[in-house]
Amino acid sequence: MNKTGGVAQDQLRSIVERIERLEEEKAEIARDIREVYAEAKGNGFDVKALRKLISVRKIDANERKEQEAMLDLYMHAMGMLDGTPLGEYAKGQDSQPEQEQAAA
Amino acid sequence: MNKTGGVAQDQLRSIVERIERLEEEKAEIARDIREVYAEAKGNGFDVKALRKLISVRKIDANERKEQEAMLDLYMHAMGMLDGTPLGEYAKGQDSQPEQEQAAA
Amino acid sequence: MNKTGGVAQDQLRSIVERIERLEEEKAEIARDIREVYAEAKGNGFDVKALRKLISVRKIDANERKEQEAMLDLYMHAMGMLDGTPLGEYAKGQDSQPEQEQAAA
Amino acid sequence: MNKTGGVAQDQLRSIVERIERLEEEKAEIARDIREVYAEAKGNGFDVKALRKLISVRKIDANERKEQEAMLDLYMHAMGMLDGTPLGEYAKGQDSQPEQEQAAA
DNA sequence: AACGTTGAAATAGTTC
DNA sequence: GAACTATTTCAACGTT
Repeated sequence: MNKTGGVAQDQLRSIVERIERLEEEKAEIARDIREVYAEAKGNGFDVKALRKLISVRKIDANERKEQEAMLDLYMHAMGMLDGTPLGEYAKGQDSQPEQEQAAA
Repeated sequence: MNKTGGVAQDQLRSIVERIERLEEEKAEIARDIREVYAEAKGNGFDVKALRKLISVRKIDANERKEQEAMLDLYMHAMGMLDGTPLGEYAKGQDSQPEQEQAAA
Repeated sequence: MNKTGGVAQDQLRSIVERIERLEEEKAEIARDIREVYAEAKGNGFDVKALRKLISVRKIDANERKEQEAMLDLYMHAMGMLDGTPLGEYAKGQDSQPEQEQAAA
Repeated sequence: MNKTGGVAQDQLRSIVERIERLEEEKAEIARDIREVYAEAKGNGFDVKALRKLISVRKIDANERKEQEAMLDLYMHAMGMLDGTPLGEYAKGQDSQPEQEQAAA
């Protein structure tokens, strides 16, 4: 059975208050971030490039394990075949998945 | 146009650090919020409804009225409504509630 | 455990091709849908309300009733509702949507 | 002013019908895709790996120009500095041990 | 069948 | 106000 049968009212209020408080804090921080960007812009920095830089760094940080897990699975998918030149197929389809990515 | 000189390096470093620190804080809070929802769920609350409740509280009464009036209008036009529906709710929403009765 | 022999290669190729073809079709349709919305917007319709209308029509009456009853309950518990709200709508909605068109 | 003042009713119906028709088609295709996966599974393929393979191919296809644009911007961001060893900073910084969720 | 996980869709916010 | 990006929401999937 679901809550708010009567007693749970206080619980609900508590939940709502906590969440709204946290969201308020989050919004403040978002404001702070915007201010930093604005200040940077005032100092002559290219905000768009700055945002990209930050996002690239974030991805670079998170992506490593992602990539590794992905590669594992990818190899696994290839391994579903015996040992045939299927890798060729996967690789040679539309372009070369040979990493030419100039990793930062 | 762009910054020149060694100072720019320090400035950039500072900007990046500040932003990443703030984003880290923001992510923490987001995690906290998710935890509150999870806890609420564990206590039998309907998370989806909870989210909707929070969002309803966030938008102010006027906007809400407009949004619901528009939906109401469209539903009428589609013949999905016979009498009056949401419209009632939207219209009766101006004053602050202090006493409720009847209903479910 | 896994497929063995050259056949697996052809099978995999076939699977991949079929899926990618289907996903391409799906993407096309998604594009079409977006276009319809864009056109509607160009004709003065409120896209957000339109989307909500579509989604309301999609979920069946029972579910809708439950969802709105739950929200109603929470709103009551939070003292956000005085008289009657969405509940009315939900209650008066028993039959399938798709019937009468006159009415109103 | 927004639509559905009276005349627009037919327009609205037309829009809704078109969208719902397209969404129905989309849903059908999604069903087809699921069937292909199910069939593949029946033939001994690892569905999860298969999904990953498909997604990798999709990304590999789309990402090239993305990556290039990104790299441009990244270099641009770096170029905000004269020619200093800031690249070093950006590069040598990525070892931030902030991991959530361990991958399976 | 509930749970968390993941990927896609939608909304909100930002920039030009 | 249109396009792009980021955040948030929602639905599907395997897992237990």
